[in-house]
Amino acid sequence: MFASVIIDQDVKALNKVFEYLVPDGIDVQVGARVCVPFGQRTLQGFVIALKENCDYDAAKIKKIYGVMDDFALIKGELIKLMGFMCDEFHLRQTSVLRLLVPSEIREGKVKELFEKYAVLGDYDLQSLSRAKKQQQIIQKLQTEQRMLISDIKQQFGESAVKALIDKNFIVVEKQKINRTPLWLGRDDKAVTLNAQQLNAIETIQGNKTFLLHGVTGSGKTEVYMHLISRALENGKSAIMLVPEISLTPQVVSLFRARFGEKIALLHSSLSAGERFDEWRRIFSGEAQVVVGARSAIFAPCENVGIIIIDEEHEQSYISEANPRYNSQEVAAFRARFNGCPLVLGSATPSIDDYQRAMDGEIQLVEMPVRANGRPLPKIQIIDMMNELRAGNSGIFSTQLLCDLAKVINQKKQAMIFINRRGYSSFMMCRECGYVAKCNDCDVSLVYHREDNRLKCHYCGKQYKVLDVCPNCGSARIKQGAVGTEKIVSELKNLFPDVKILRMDNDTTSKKNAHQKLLQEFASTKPAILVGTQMIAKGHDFEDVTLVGIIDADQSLYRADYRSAERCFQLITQVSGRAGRSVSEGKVDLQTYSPRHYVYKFAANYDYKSFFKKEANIRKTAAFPPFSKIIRILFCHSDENVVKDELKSCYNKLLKVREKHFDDIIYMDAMKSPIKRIKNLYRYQVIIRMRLENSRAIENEIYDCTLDALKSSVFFEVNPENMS
DNA sequence: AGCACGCCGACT
DNA sequence: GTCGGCGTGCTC
Repeated sequence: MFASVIIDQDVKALNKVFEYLVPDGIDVQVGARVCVPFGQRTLQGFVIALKENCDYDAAKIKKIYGVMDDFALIKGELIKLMGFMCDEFHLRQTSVLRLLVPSEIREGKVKELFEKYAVLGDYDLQSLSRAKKQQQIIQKLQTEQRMLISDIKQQFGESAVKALIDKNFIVVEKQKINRTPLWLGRDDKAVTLNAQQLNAIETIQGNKTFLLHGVTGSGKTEVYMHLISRALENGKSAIMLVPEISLTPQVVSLFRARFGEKIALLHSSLSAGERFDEWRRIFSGEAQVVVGARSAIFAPCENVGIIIIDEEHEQSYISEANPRYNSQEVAAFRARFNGCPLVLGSATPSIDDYQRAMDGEIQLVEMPVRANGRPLPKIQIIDMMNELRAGNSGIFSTQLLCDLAKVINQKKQAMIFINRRGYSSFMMCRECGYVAKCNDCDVSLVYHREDNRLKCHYCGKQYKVLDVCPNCGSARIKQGAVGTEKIVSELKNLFPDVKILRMDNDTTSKKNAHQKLLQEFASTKPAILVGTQMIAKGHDFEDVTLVGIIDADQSLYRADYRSAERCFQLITQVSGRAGRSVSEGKVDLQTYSPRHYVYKFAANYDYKSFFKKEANIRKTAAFPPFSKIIRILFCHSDENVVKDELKSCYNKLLKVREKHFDDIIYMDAMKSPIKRIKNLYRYQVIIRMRLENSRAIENEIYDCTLDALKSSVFFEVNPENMS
């Protein structure tokens, strides 16, 4: 018997299969970890296949030293998934392997946690006449039956316990403890489903992909929970993906209340022990419902009965760092494999997926009505050019200030949304135009007043604040566009008696800071919460009656074909925070381009018209989903190395373009918009092509990148972010 | 990744 | 003469 083994070392050169002889007497399963001789070393590997014959020179083949698990750590479905992902996303097998098996399990460093209990053994109380402490312990155990060893040690001292254990008078029982991530209890309210929810649940069946388009507050979560319950009733498991940012205790506790111990949670901020235990609980089948962020799609569940991706339009489902993958495609693979439905839920579906629904590729399920029957908050578009003409050059429009005052008067709450953290986006010298930039990155520094530093938002490096221009010595320094900090300080001036909270990356970096902030906000009235995207996600505050969107335009005018889509999604989502319950809500949307179609449609919550317009534009201009964009990014610390490697790649690409002249619409090599990050120079090739034959052409393009050995190469299809 | 092999400079 | 620099190539 021979085994095909992948060596557990994530490097280009080892991205192949090595064959080993399985000696008699060693029982190896496909998917098990094995210990193998490799060159002069002994390494860990994973068996991905077993076979009777080997393709390698039989004289040179080596024997497996032994197995590390006598079961398949990677189950059959996930082994198949590995192959799929390697092809689909141009990944190394070892990179995928690291996604499938968390490092805690792979490296074997984290152990199961046990609690030790003492119970009585064969004891002889007489013999302890001189050992008072030991006697007391025995007596206590006679009444208590079972006690934590650590407690006994604390009460009676370590040596007495040790003596009793040595004599077998007490016996140690180990009990496995699951390190479960923070749960908050909550009562599970019985919910009566409305007609559109029932319809959705009825429709979502079979091995198909569904796009569940439901307005904010339409009760999608309840539909998800019913679908999961149904899977469980059929003896199957369920996976639900949620954007990392919305995995708040509120959301988790809701599911916990419904599914109890059956839930396992997987996300990036689990501790090593928690991740280890949750993974094991899923692996063993003890937990059948997995709720988690992007990487939870690799959960080792078997017999999956439903996969749900909530807020499917979120870009966080596409991994930005290596290994780059799209969890929606992974989910589609798993759904296909398990023959179960895949549900993509959103209030603002991605143009891509809605188009797929229009094409009949996936099935559209609509939930157009809010479950509580209340109207969506009214969105008022505020023309900031008018404000300027009227002499108001401040951040806030008269309307927004007036509405804020009203909210405060009524002891309600408001949220102010601005998608930029820090105080101001850059500092520029008015005399010579000098802008403070990061030494390691080609970006301007952001002023953070709270710690009076200039920070680089790309590498995190911090600098002293400029009092005078280092270039010309002028003290006339101008500040750039406003961020969350500045909004807060202005609001504090305007409303000195009102609680003003800030929520962004800087205020939520500590563990539980996020939750504390939200609790503080929830319990203060009146109050204003200022924040970035973070405030837009999934929390319901009953008394938020006003949402202000400060600079809506900034997400609109970016050199990105998706900017209109993002802007629409953002407005809809942020607006959804207002008027969640009895109080009527209002949204003040400040913009310098009030007549832009995005605002027109967003203000009316008219997704369909927005989609039609946007799809039309993309079709005319041949942008995705009506074409495919490939971006190849080269990074290296030596600018000449990147340039050289890019050039030789580009020369090969020229031949590909010649061959597929009719299919490739555009191709060019250039500096990346951010030329340098963390001291790595960045050059890129952008290619846009028609969809016909695109898969084959993509592979040809990919092959052109393989000879660039020095630079790190990032190959992206329809990139979310072009910087 | 690591480790061996291999081919050229400065040293006990 | 050889000790050791790190470029290249291989690992079933």
